[in-house]
Amino acid sequence: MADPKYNVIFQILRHRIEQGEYKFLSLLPSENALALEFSCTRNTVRKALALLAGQGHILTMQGRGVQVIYRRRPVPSRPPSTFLLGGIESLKEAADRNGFSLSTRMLSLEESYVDRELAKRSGMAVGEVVLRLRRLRLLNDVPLILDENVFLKSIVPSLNKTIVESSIYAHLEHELGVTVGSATRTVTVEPATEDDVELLHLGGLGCIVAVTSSTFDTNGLLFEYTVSRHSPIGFEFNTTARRLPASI
Amino acid sequence: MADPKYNVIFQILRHRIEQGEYKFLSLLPSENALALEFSCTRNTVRKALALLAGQGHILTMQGRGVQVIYRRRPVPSRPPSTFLLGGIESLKEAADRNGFSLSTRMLSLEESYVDRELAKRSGMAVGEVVLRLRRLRLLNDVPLILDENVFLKSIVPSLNKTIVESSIYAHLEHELGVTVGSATRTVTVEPATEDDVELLHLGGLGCIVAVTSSTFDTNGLLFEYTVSRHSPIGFEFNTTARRLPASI
DNA sequence: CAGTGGTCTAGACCACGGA
DNA sequence: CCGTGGTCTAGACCACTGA
Repeated sequence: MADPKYNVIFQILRHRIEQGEYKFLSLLPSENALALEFSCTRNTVRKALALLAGQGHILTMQGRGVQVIYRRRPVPSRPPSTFLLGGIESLKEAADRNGFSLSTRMLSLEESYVDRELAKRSGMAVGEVVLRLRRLRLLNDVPLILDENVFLKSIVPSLNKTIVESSIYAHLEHELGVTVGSATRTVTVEPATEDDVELLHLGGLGCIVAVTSSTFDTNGLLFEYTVSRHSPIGFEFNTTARRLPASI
Repeated sequence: MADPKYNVIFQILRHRIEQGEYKFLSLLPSENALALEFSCTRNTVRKALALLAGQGHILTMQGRGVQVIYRRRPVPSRPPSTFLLGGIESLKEAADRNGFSLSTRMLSLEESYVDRELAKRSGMAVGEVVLRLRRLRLLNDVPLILDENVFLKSIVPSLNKTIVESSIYAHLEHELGVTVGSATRTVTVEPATEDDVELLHLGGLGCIVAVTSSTFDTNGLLFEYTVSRHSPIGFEFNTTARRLPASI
C-alpha cells in the first residue's frame, strides 16, 4: 500500500476545503456519506478527518456534523514557518512550496565530541562523535537564519560544502536512507549576539528567535540537534490546538 | 462513558513514562501485550499510543516496537508555555500545574464592534458586537504578559473586574457552559510599543512575542480573538513534529 | 425520533525487522 | 520464520442534536 487510503481521502478533502468547495463555516458531508463516496468504512474516513482536525481545517461536533473552520490566509511575506502544520518539512521544502528562493552559505564544518553541556541540552550521549556545522540561510537573498547543526557521525559520516549548501535533508533521505521519525522543538527569544548582528538582517531589533530541535530517525536514534537562530523580521510560527481527546 | 478507555490507558502509560518506569530509549510492551493488560483490542491501545506520540513521548517503529523518547526536562523558570502539548490549557492552569503564582490586573473593558480590519485579522463578521478587554498578567509578581481579548458578546454577554482578574476560562466553562473546540495560533516577534515598555518587564530587550489566537467553541462559533504580548524573558514554546501519517 | 459523531470489538491482511 | 507495528473492514452500541 503505497499511500494509505485515509491519506488519499485526507488529501482530497483538504483540497476541497482549501479550494472553497467546502466553504468556511459550512458542514462537510456526514461520515457515512463520505464512507459511501470513498467506498470505505467510517473508521477510515474518521482517520482522514482526524488529520484535517489536526491541521485546524475542521471541527467535529457530536450530533451535528463536521464544520469547516479553515480560512484562507493572506500570502505570507516569507515562508510562514519551517515547521508548518505539526508535520516535518525542511526549510527548503517550505521555501519551494511558497515560491521563495533559498540559498545557503556554509560558515564552518568540523568534527567534534559531545561534551557534558551539549549532552544535557541535546540528549545525546557524552563522548559521541559528531559533525558540527554552521550555515547562514538567505531567503530571497536576505540573510535571515543562522543554523547550528550537530549530526551524529555514525549516521552522517561526512558532509561537504556542496551538500551543505543545497539540501542536507535530501542527502540524508536519498543518499543515506535516513528518515525522520519525530522531532521536539522549543521556541525561545534571545538577545542577539555579535555574530547575529554581523551576519543576520535584524532590522534594528536586538533579539533573535531560537528554534531548538532534537530529531530522532525512524530507528529511534537521536541523530541531530539543531539550533536555528531566526531574525525576528517576518518570523511566523503557526500551530493548532484542540481539546485533547478529539485528536484520534 | 465518562472517560474513554483509550484516555485512561494514555494517562497510565504517560505516568509510567514520566516516572521512569519505562525508561528513555527503551521499548514499551508490544501492542498485543498492552491490549491484554488493559483488556481491550489493539485498536484501543493504538489510540492511546497515538496520543503519546502526539506529545513526543514515544516513537513507533514498524516491525520493531515502540520506543520511549521522552526525556525529563529541567524545571522551567516560568510556565514553559500557555499552550503545552498541542492541547488547550489556560495560562492559569499552566501556572498552577507548574507551581507558579499568577495574578491579573484589568486595564480596560469596553463594548465595541468588529470593524473591517479586526474582521480580516480575526475571521469574525463585520459589525458583530464584542467585548474588548486588556489585562496585565504577572507571573510570580513579574509583569510578563499583556493580553488583548475580544469576545463575542452573544457568547460572553458580560464580564467584570472580579471574573476578569481570576479566570475567564473557568467562568466561560462553568457559568456560561462554553467549551473550546479548536484554536489556531500564530507566534510572531514584534518591536515593543511604549505601552509594552511601560507595562511589561522586558529586561532591556526591545521586542515582545505576540501569540495571536482565534478560538472556536464546540458549537463551531468563532467567539474569541486574542493577542497575547509576552515579554521575551523566559518565553518558551514547545512543540512536537512527526512524519504525518503517524498521527492517527 | 432519526441522524450525527464518539467509542469499542473482533478479526483480517500487509510490511517490516530481526533471529 | 515469527513478532512487531500499519491498515482496513464490519458491525455494534452510545451520546448528542435538532426537528
